Amino acid sequence: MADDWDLFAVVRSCKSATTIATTNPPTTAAISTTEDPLSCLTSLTFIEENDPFSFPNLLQPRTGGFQELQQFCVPFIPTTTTSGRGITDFGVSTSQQQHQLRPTSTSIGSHFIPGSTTSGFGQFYDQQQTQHVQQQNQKVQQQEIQFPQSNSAMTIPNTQSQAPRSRKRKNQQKRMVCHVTAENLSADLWAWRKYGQKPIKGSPYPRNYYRCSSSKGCPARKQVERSTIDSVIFIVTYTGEHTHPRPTHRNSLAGSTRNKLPVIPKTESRDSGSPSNKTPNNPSSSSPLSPTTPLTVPAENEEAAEEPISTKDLDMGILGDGEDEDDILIPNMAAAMADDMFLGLHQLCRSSSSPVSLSNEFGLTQVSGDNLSATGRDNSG
DNA sequence: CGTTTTTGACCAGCGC
DNA sequence: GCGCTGGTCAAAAACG
Repeated sequence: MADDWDLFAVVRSCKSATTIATTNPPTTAAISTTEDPLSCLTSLTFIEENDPFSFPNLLQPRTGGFQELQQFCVPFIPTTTTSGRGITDFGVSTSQQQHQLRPTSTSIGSHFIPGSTTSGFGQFYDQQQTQHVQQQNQKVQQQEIQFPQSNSAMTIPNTQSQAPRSRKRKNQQKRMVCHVTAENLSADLWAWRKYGQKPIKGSPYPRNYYRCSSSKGCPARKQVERSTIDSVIFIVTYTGEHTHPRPTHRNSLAGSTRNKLPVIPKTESRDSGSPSNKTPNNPSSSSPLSPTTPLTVPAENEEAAEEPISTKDLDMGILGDGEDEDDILIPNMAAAMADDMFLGLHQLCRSSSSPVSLSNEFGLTQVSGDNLSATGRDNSG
């Protein structure tokens, strides 16, 4: 079950969540403020460093959005959520990197909390300084400039996936990394189809690969993996961009199948879990989540285990109104997501009563490279 | 029937 | 050049 964690949410892609892009620090920065009440909101990771076009940076008070957000949430955010939800710190841009980061140091934050952008920030640290993280990642990060969804324009040929089989190494791809909670995994508006799963070295959890199923030629891809630091957190990496407008409706069957499986018996035999388990560290075998459970367990199950929430519930929770937004074509997903998110916040704020849920909903995290700003830019722009 | 998930195999980039 | 690792393909199975 450790594996599927992602799916239900991912595939289902529902409503928004992630989106708070603001600006980018000169270097990749992840800030964590576990202590900050807002930390529950999420962790933001910024990828990309040394970006020639890097924005001012989060530290600078240009972000109205975050602040607003913070204000919204503050009242609802019990300090408990921070720890309760387990949003700890990590903040690395690339998933792998995160695995390497140790949760122990909540202080050093790698987390970026939306609300705290201006004040709450504890410390930015250069990814480059996070040595292990860097390795090849450095390169990658440097290129992580474009946000798949961030572009206001839907059509962007960029990235690699254009070729029949472009397997450009990650460092050559532009990507956006988001840290989201299980609940928010489903916050993605697009329809994703899983096309692969692989164990990642250094991480007990496998990484799932998704591609946009809304449009056949869509190069947009998504990788989802669970944070080793905080199993509650999922690291979602977007690569490529959607070459089509946001789907009016999700595919009828999208994610509706396996996700509901209560249990998968055969998994036992399959315990090998991930496909090319060439790596010695077989996630399934060593999976901290559940040694007995194979990786193939439906994500929903796992999620359910952790968070008894249905995608629908999520939708409702986040947007408050359920699917409305889907009916609208929104070229810019980021923007859409932002809207949704805020919408949800408002709703929550009004009716709400469950701060925790709020925090959960907000547990999303966001990151991005240059473009991340895209969201921010778009808004600001 | 159409779509998604699962998963072994293949391919390519990267480090040594 | 070799081995490792990550990313993708594609066939089979599963589900509504």
